[in-house]
Amino acid sequence: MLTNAKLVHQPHDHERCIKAALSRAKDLCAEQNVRLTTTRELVLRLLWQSHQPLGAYQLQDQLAEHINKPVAPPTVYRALEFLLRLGLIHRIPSLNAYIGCPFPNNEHSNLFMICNQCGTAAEVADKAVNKLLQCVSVRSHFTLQSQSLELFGLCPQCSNITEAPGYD
Amino acid sequence: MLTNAKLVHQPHDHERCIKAALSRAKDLCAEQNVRLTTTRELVLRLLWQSHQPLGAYQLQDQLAEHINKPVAPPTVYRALEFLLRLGLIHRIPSLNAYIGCPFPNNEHSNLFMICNQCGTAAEVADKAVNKLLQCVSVRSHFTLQSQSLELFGLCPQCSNITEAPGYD
DNA sequence: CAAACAATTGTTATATTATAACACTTTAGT
DNA sequence: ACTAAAGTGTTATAATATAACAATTGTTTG
Repeated sequence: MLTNAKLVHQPHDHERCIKAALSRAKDLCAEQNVRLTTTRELVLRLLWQSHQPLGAYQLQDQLAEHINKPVAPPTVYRALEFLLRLGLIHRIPSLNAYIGCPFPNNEHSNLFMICNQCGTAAEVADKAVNKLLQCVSVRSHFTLQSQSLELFGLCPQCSNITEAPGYD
Repeated sequence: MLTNAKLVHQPHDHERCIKAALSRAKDLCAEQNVRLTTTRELVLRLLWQSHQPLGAYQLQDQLAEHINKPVAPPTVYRALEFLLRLGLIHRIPSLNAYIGCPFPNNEHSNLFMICNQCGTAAEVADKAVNKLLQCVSVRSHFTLQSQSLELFGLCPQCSNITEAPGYD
């Protein structure tokens, strides 16, 4: 099971997450011979500033602040489109929000565990899940092409707080 | 595996689907002592007119036609909210669309197989899937509360058409 | 039956998310 | 430097969803 869950749900050196993501992005862009322009890189960086998915208009605000001039929606959406195409980020449909992908270019589950409390989203790539879904599809004579799996609940931290006994 | 896939992806007596859905809805409402008003019933009926998920504004149009007077969005959204609360319908986030639930009140996967070609969506409830996802959650110390699983691809019919050899 | 309360619906306005269309600018290759 | 392609700016608008409050209907109870 490939996952960033441990990392996401614990205090950690987040600078490393950001650096790693940018480094992966640069490699991928070089490899594919496409350009990671300033805006695109900034959007990716913003998406990696936390492990919470961000909406396009949150990104718009933050982007505008960073470059110190107004930014129009298409600018944001174009950057998002580019990053999505490369698999560097995901869109989480039920949140209308976007998040950095911790292991791009990895045949994977596209499975998120989203905390209802704190909003963090960890990604999981699990072969068993993929296999089972493929199996379910085959049984239904359905040709599986892509998937979007969202689990909602409480992350480890928020679970502990919620379940902790005796605060009275 | 509980599923309406076979039905959805084949010609069938669709009147039975509608009748069964309405009957289930009435029972459930009686049981829960809530009112299946005209609007709510109509929206449910519209959602069962096909096995394709419908958007709120498609529903608005169809509803307006049926009752022969304009309908405002809140009317539609309220009916949808009611039906969602009772578990009689689902929202499919990646499509911003709604669809009737073939087995409400059933602890189930909330798993859809959505055809990229014809747009039909079949629901599947599979214990193995649920168990595995629960297991993945536990391994990540994540307290699973709900889920939304969307598989995209080609339904049996559209698969056949696409793969059919020798139309030349 | 009528008053009182709760649930539902109507209505208007507006928030939020996303895209279309076209002009302009930058970049890479020649 | 010239050109074609890729990227960005700008304006407008589409599509989805909700807030707020008034009006109505349904239910209960005195």
